[in-house]
Amino acid sequence: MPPPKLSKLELKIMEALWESGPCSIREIQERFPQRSRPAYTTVQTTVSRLEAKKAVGRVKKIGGAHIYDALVSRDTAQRRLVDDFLALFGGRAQPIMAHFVRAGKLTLDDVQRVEQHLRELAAKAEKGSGKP
Amino acid sequence: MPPPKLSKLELKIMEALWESGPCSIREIQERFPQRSRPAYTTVQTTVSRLEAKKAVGRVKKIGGAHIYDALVSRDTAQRRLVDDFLALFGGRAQPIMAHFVRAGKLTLDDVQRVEQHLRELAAKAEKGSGKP
DNA sequence: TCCTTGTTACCACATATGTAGTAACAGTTA
DNA sequence: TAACTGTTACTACATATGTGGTAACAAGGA
Repeated sequence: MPPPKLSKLELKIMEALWESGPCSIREIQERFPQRSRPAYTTVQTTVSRLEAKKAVGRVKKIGGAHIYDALVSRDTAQRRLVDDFLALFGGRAQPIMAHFVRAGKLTLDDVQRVEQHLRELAAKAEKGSGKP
Repeated sequence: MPPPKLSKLELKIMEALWESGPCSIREIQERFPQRSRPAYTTVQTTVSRLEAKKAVGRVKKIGGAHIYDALVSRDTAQRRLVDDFLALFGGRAQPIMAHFVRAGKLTLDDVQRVEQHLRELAAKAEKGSGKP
């Protein structure tokens, strides 16, 4: 049961559920900016597909409407996305970072935060692997 | 003429051209590891699609075979990939980095290299915007 | 209870992609 | 030149995805 592969539209729908918690189809639909709001049935179809993938589930029924909720966390879904993406680059993140920089998506601040995080992990690992 | 969107298989084929330069269909096919080598015609079909996307072009003909070459650079293609991917994360690279770290794909060394790069860019920008 | 309205269930369809078969043809070689 | 062999040019087909229509149904109000 590895996290399912989600398409772009599916991700947007998951995003709605991650942000707002359990929702009906209509609620999900209405979370799309009016500009690019898919038809009610489009959301319906896509949610059904997410259901088939076990990415969402029906948690209850209010009136005649089913209420859905995410079954996979944002973190889990993103992990899958990132792993697949990394595979496209032969598993090496370095070139990807370079593109982030080029695109101005990484500030010195961002990088330093990551660096700090890495140092902490290293320290923790050090302690964990204590050589008695 | 924004860089075309390339699929996974299309990317693998581009990779062959980027690495080896002009190739015939057969040469491209033989660059796939025997394990996962698509049929000759599969490569053929995919190259035709790449041609339609203007991602590759015929540069000459040797014997009866056409020789193809990449029309978009690896850098350009990757840029498109990265941009699309970033969009999935709302354009924010930070959460992606976090996943890279979790996946053990970013070492302290990698990060420091990026940091260094950023500092250099900053310095250059400083000089460029010299206030006379 | 009957009608109105929102939902659900299904169906349909176009595009992208991975995958591959087949017929026809061009080059090479005996 | 006639047979062989490798290529091309087309076609086919399954799956994933985006997109949306339609019919039937259920819940609540008049």
